Amino acid sequence: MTSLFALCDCNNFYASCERVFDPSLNGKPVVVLSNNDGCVIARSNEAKALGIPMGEPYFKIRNLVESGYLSAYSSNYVLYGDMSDRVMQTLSNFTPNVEVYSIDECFLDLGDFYDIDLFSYAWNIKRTVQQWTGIPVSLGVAPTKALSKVANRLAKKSTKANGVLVLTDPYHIQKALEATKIEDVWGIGGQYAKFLKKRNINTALDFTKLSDNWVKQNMTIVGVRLLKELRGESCLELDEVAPPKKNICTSRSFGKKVNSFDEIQEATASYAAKCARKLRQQKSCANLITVFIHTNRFSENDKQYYNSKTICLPVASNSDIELIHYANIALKEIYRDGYSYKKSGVIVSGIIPENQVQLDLLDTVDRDKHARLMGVIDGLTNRFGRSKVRVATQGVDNTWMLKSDFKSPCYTTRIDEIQNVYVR
DNA sequence: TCTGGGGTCCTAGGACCC
DNA sequence: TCTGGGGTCCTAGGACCC
Repeated sequence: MTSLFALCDCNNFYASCERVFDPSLNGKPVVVLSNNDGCVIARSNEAKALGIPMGEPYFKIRNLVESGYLSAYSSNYVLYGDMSDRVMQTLSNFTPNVEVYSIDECFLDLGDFYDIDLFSYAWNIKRTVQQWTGIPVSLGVAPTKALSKVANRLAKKSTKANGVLVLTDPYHIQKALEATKIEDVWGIGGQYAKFLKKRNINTALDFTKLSDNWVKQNMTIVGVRLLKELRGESCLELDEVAPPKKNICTSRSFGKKVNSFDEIQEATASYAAKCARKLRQQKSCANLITVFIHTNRFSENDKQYYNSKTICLPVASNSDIELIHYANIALKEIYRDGYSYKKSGVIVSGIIPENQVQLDLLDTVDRDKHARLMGVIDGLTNRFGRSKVRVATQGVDNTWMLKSDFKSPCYTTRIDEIQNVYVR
């Protein structure tokens, strides 16, 4: 049986989400900023036409925003996550076999659909998602995942395709590969693109003509899979259920320079709690916790410092209280006075299913009690929002919190503010 | 003044075991 | 002089993704 995949990609996703709830933005340049309002991470087509590159620091576009030529939004991940769920739900009406690849991309297995009119089927998908969610999407259909990426990119770029491109005919596939620069191929990053261009491999088509051996030697087995995929031989399957994460990281830059231990401690405790919650969501526990802190690497006048510390937990855990406890111990070891800190983070690893935790005979922690408490906290968090209930170390004022000056309301999940509740 | 955050896979090399 | 060899596990580092 021949394989067939569609890649559905939301156009300018974060910017499109902001537009759904403020139609006056339609046809106008819109950008969405990274955490801390640091730089541009999403742009509407009109913003791209203004020449604003991806990753542009905010201060460089500030004039445009203040003079009213450009709308800028702080990122609102709660809103985008909820809109993403709606898009994925809609897509799963078209085939039971989907892989949610990222917040704004989804692979659809159309392996059973070879006999139908793929072009009108793809258009039907596009129209339906637009109607049901307000989000514009593009579709690329092809015999392999990598080729569906190629098709999707051209679908978006070409005015003729207008958002839908079906690549099943060998001649069309060849033309598409020829029109795709090597650096635009999925799986070819900056390093490999430079390496290949030096050897006169400039397009995806050039790449497909290389020998398996040469690619294996220079780009590992990953490169060989890509090679085969681009030649039309499917080697990447659809991953329908996301496997549990092997590492979970929560880290943020601070909204300002932080000089006091107490502030860093609050921030780090909050990140540890966030990691614990992520662990509970995937029903896992972690054996290791790493804390890292660093100063602002862009600030040439400041003394620079980076350090990290990993601690092995006596018993794998996903409790806010325990992870905060060990994060604190690690932090105390690496914290040095006299630096201006810009960022800290917590990484949990050595992740195992929560029902396979090795208990310790000398364990002094009442794990059942912890689990019940965390269950209650999660329930309250789901009802009333993030951080309404927290461990005291996480602090109250959170002066270190990231800047988010232009955030839209959480239209789809808004809840009334309630009094903060603290757990000791 | 201002520069994101969170992941994955693969390989090489060292430690360790028999 | 010579000082096995194969297997496995772990880690660090390099590449990539959105």
